[in-house]
Amino acid sequence: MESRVERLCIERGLKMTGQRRVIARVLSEAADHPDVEELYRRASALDRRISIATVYRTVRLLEEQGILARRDFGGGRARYEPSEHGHHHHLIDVDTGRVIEFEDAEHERVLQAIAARLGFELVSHRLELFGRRRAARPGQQPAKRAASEAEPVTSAEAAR
Amino acid sequence: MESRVERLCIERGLKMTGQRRVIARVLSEAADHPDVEELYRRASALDRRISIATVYRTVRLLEEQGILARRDFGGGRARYEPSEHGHHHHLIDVDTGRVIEFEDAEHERVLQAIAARLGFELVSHRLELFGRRRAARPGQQPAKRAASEAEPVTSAEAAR
DNA sequence: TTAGGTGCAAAGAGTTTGCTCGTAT
DNA sequence: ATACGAGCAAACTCTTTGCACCTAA
Repeated sequence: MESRVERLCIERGLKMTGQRRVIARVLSEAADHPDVEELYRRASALDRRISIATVYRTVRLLEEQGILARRDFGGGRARYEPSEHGHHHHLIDVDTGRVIEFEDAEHERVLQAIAARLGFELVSHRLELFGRRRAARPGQQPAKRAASEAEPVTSAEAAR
Repeated sequence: MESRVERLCIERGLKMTGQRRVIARVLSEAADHPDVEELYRRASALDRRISIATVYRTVRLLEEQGILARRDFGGGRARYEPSEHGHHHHLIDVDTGRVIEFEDAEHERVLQAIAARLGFELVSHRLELFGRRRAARPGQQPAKRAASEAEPVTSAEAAR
């Protein structure tokens, strides 16, 4: 079966190698925002003969083709998500590193207005919120870092 | 003469070496958002015996002290600006690379609301607009200053 | 005097690339 | 058959660090 991303590659006439197919599948199945190393890990699990250089080359290619969107949540590494995923922004939980997506029409309107006020036409924008889960009632512990596939963004910063 | 940033360093009890004084001065006089290499260039022009390692160490120190704010406008390099500069965001002119600063109270409010809606307390956020200067066509009134009491705190910067 | 800063070069982390071999079309 | 992709390691860019020496307080 053909993954969503693979289909897009074929539509654009890209040569589909075994490696590319695997990476396309990993991307199609990703519900998060993996970085290259994570993609490499997942792809390797499916097919050992994939090098990280190929992952780098593939994400770059897919980004150029508009199939993938590169994100930068700080921490120095680029992270990716399929771009037909729709317009949205990210809220990063500063305690767990988990990323929550959202969109907000009013916010978009405000940005348009701001750009206009400054004499510009808005081409694109980037918005990231960093937040902490609101401490609900006492007795409730701040969410543990779910064993889900939330990404370990935090562990990256050894800080100092 | 004591530069603004130097004064802040002294207030925090930092040892003021010659190099640090020069870097503090360069930062105080910067009206833009220089990266480390640019800071190094400017500092070297004032005093040749400064190494880029010292610039890196100094900006990190000042950032930890809350004196400097690190920005990431993409492109892989960190850029800096004094942090008592006030809360504001950046609009990057996609044609020239110039950075314009602005702030907007309504926008802040909207962000608070979004975070709250998702069950989070807003810790910080990052917003960058990418825009293109509007061809000012005579006769056409660019949308009246929508919600614009917060006067455009514009201040340009040299393109890269 | 001495805790801490500096220069230099080497090390790291993330990403790209030259070269040779392999394979989808 | 051949144009393009893959693997590997070296190269690159930005940033940090180990070490011997220096200096502000």
